[in-house]
Amino acid sequence: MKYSANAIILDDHGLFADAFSMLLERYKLFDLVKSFDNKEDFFTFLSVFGQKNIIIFLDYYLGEDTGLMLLSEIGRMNRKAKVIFLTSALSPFLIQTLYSNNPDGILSKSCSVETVKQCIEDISAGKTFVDPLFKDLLHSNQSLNIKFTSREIEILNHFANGETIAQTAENMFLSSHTIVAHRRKMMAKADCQSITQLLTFAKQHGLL
Amino acid sequence: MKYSANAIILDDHGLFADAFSMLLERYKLFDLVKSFDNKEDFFTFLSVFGQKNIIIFLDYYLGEDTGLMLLSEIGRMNRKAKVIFLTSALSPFLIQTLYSNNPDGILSKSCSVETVKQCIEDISAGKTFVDPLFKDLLHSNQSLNIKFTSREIEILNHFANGETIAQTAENMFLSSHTIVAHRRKMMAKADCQSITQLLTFAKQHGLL
DNA sequence: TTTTATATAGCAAAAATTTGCTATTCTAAT
DNA sequence: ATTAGAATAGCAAATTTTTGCTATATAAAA
Repeated sequence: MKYSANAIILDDHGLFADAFSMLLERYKLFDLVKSFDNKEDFFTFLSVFGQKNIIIFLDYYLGEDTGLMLLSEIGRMNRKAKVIFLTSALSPFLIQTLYSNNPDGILSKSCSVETVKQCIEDISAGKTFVDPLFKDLLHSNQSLNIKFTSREIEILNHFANGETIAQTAENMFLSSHTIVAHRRKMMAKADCQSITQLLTFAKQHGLL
Repeated sequence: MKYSANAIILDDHGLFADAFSMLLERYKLFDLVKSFDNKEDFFTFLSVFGQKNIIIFLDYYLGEDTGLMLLSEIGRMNRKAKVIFLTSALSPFLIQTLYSNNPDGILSKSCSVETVKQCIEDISAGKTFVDPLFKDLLHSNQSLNIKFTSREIEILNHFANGETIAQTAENMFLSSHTIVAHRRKMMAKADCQSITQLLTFAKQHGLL
């Protein structure tokens, strides 16, 4: 089935962009398929292309930028453009964040070709699409209950830079007991038994 | 031009694996192209396939594992297998580490189709191939004069998953002394005073 | 206004890490 | 054949982290 729309892919991994565009072409899902590995060329094309029907496959991690940062500018350029986020991360925090910004679709890079087809079909019909892989994450009760305070995040960053408790205390002009207290609070919230686990947790949830 | 060899792709992003295998097929570069998104299926296939000519496209980031960690096992299974690392990171240290573990090729995921072809051609002729994008990095003065072994990387991954020394020792069926030794070796190489620093170092240099 | 959450600080014991040593086995390279 | 590097393992001491407690001041929220 072919949809009377055009597809644009933006992914900083040129090889993925090329390969994925080949896949879309192979299944004849669009009138036109264009791929870009940098936002400059992407936006140039978008501005020239005008107000046509477009489905944009937008990678989340784009080196310097994130796909999320480009969403509003895309909207300004083409009111009718549909945007599908592509990401490989399975973090509830990230998915929740993406979801709350109301894209037309969210696809995992680990998804099957069938899922891609379903996604395109749904979006062409005016619906939104969330990869089944992500649906569980969105409705998981674990995803929302935790939040860190700004002070905690600040201290977390010192640890991420390799500082010990004593060093962080010195650098922040605080007692090491205070650092220990904050650290233990975060570890309790995130259910971690070590600073190593906490840092991994933070990285996985996009906090670092 | 078709090479009398078979290609296997291992990438935890199934979509990339599928798309890339389609690209290889499209250009008729191999007799057979197989793609996998998990190491279990990959190794099962490899063991059944026997001692034939194989070129393996191996993603570095594989979720739980890294491609580097699988290198020795691949060698045990098929002496004749050629391995090409695929990575998107531009970290000199990562490339240096990959290079020092003697793969047959290193390709950037941002490379062009032409580069892929050139790589396959060189490797089929018994040469090794390094993506031009990476050659500069290897000879750049900013590249560190250190490298991690595949065993070290494996152990590093356990720490990144939040395991303690004792837990890693148990999971790897090793003495905790051995883990401590590897850990200390990495910390010495990377000039780190704690596992936190080491993990940060590893992340900054694209190893994790 | 009372409660709740946050930031701060402390003590002491238990657990884990880090460091300074040595040493054996195996493999790859010269 | 020898050397060099890598993986393995050990001990002991010094240091750091983690945990189980308590406690106060302040700010925000109900």
